[in-house]
Amino acid sequence: MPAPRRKTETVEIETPEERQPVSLGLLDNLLGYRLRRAQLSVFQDFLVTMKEFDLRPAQFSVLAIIDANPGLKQSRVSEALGINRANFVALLDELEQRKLARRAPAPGDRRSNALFLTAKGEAFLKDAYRHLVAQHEKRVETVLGSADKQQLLSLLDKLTTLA
Amino acid sequence: MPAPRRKTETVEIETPEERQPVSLGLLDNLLGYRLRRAQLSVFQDFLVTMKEFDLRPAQFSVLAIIDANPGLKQSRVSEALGINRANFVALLDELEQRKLARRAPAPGDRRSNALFLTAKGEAFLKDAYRHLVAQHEKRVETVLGSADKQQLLSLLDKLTTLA
DNA sequence: GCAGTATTGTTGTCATTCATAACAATACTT
DNA sequence: AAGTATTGTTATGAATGACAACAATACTGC
Repeated sequence: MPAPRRKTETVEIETPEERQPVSLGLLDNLLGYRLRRAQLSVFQDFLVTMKEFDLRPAQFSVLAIIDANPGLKQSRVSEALGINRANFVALLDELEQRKLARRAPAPGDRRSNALFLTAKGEAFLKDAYRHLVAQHEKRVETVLGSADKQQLLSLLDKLTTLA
Repeated sequence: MPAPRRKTETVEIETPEERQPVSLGLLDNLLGYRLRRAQLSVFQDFLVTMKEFDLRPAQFSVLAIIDANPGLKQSRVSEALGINRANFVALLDELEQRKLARRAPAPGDRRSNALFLTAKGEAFLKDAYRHLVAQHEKRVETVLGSADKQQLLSLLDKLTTLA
């Protein structure tokens, strides 16, 4: 009698196609691949957490930059985030329509817009961030531990200097 | 006399708009943001390195998975990479047109394709990987150090279990 | 063996993201 | 004043990703 594969006596029917784990092969040692998978997981969790705020990562980042640098010119904000200025327009349009941010004339340069959060935008960002920390970052720290998170952040920064 | 900012006596004209560093604000503590920036940098470097091979990250990953799991069914390959099967078709079509991979009838299931690399595909992948390690991964290890890279890989794996 | 259901590869379609070119208004340089 | 650069914007196209539908095939329960 062959040794049963499970604890119980009843024979569980194995899926006919042995679902053997797929080997990653060369990918296993490629940092970029592992980095991408991790990033997708984190963004996915971010999305779920921010669903009730209807806020995507890029939108959050714009609000955060404006909040930390009020009056910064539109081109500087997009540049800081690595978003090209053409694509930044629609992004900002939506935030303005939602009354979270506003374009103001930039003092001394009539080409430029100085960006600010509205009062609503500031409150909204604060709420979103609180919720993010309470849920999303909390989950991150659950799997990582807080010392590891700091370690990870520092390693990631070194990579960002690559390109 | 104010202390000169540069070594030379000649006063370099500062850009009139003080290019003060932009504060990241709330983003500074958000893992997802830092992760994304790092991932973009690494992918950018990957792209440059693989330009002469005309190979994008997704294409490389498909070749690597097939190489490590020859005969694996098409749906398993796309599933392993998190690419939905509809979008996987065109991706594989191109690799097949370039004679790097091929679809074969799967034994015992006339619906499925079993995927293999061609001899050309195997040689191509080996070359691409060699080049990648010599240039791309070398640069990565230059900024990271090899112990840090292993540490980073392990931290990233923990994150991937998030979603 | 048969009826209903699930899976596989594929096509088509749509939304999102990203890069590029062009343009008008304005600023800067000389 | 003339030429050049920058800013915000529009338009456009490539690449990516998600979804529904379909035909062929496989599986399940009876």
